[in-house]
Amino acid sequence: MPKVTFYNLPAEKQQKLIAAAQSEFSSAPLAVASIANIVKAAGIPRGSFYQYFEDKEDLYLFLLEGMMKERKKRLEEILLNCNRNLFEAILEFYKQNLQEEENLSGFRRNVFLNMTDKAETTFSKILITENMGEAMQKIEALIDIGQLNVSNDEELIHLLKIVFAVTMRNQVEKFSKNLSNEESIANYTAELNLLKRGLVRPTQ
Amino acid sequence: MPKVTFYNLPAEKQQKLIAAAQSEFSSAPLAVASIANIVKAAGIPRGSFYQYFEDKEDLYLFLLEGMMKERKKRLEEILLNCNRNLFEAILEFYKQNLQEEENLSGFRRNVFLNMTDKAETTFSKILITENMGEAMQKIEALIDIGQLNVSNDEELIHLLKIVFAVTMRNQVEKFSKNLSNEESIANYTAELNLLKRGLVRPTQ
DNA sequence: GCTCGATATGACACCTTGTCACATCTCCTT
DNA sequence: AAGGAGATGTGACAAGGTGTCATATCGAGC
Repeated sequence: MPKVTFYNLPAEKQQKLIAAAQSEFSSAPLAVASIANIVKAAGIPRGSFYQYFEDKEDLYLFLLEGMMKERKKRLEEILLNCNRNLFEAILEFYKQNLQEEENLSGFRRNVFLNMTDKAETTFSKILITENMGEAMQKIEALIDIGQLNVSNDEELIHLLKIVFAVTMRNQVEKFSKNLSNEESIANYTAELNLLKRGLVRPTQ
Repeated sequence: MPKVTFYNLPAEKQQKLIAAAQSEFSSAPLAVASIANIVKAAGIPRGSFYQYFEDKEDLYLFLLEGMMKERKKRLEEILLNCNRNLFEAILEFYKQNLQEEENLSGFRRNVFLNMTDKAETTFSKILITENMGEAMQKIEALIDIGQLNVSNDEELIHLLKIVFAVTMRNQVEKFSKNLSNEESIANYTAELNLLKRGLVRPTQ
C-alpha cells in the first residue's frame, strides 16, 4: 500500500501517477511493466516514485484494490436488483464485466492472465469477507441464503469460494482463449447451472 | 518447448540442466529466477542456454509439462483404484499431492502462487483434454460417468472444468494461507460435497 | 531569518537478459 | 588423410531494469 507521502500529494499529482500506472499495467503484465515508463508518463523523477510506493508491485496491488472495491460495490447493487438471488446476480455481473472489458483498458486482462496469490487474495474480497460475525451479517443482507443449499456460515463461505473459483476460471479462459463474449457467457451459464443442480446424479 | 539441440544433448547433461532449473524455480518464482543461477549450477555457459531453450519461461513451461504428465498418470492410476469414481479419486489425489509437497521442492508452491495463463493451460491438461472425440473416449474409460449429473460430453467437460477450478483454488489457498494439510483437506472435502449435492436447495 | 525534519531528485552501482562474432566439433565427401 | 560445411559451444557485451543514496529543496514553527 502507498506510503503516507503519496496520500499527502496534491490530488492532481496522485491522479496523474495512477493514470500513468494504469496505462503501463494495461500494456504489460506486472513482471514486464517498467517503472521507468510509469515515471516518465507521470512526469515525476524516478527517486520520487520510491517515496510514494515500496515498489512496482505495491503500486500494482493498490490499483487492483481500487478496482476490486469498485467491482464489489457494483456486485452489491446487482444483488439488490436481483432480489438477492446470488446466481442470477453473479451471471449479470459477469456479463457486465465482459461488456466493460470490451472498451476498457487491458489492465484486467493482464491481471487475470497473471494471477499471483497476492492478486487473488485482493480479488477474492469481491465475494468473500472471510472473518465471521459482522461481515457475515452483511453477506446475509445481500444474498438470500434461503435459496442456497447450505446450513451454516461455514458452508456459505465454501459456496462463495466455489462460485469465485468458477467465475475466475471462466474469466481467465475468456482472455486466454480469446473467446467471444457470447461463447464465454454460454460456458459460464452452463457451469453455473451444473453448480446449482449438483455434479452428482441424485440417487433415487 | 526445448529446441532440438537440447534433445541431442547427452542424457546426463540434460538431467543436470533440468535439476539446476528445478532448484532455481523452487527457490524463486518465474519472474525472479535468474538464468545466471541456472547455468552456473548446471555448469554450462550462458550462451549455451539459449541454444537449448528460447528463454527462461520456455524452460519453466517444459518443467511444468513434465510434472503435469507425471501427475496426470498418477491421477489415472488413482481413478482406476477408485472404481472410476471421480470425486473419490480427486480427493485421494489431492491428499497425495499435499503429502508429497511436504517433502518436495518448492517448485509447485511457486507455480501455484504465480499462476500465469500459460501455466494454467499446461496444468489444466491434467484433467481436461478438450478436443472432442478420441480424447473423450479415454476420459470415459477412466471416469464412471453414470454417477455424474451430466447428459453429454459438453456438460462433462464443464463438470471437469469446475472440479479443476475448485481444486486449484484450494491448492493456492493452502499455500497462500499456509494451511495445515488437515485444514486444507477439510476445506476441500467440504467444497467437493457441496459440489456433489448442488449449491441450490432443491425445490420440493 | 533560521533551523530542522520531511520531501524531491537523478546519478549510480548492481543485476538481468538476449545476442553475436568467433571458436570448436562432427561428419560426410573426395 | 585432407578439406569443408553445417551444427554447436562460448563468453564478452550492449541495452535496459531496479533500488539507493548523497545532496538539494521545501515548509512550518519560532
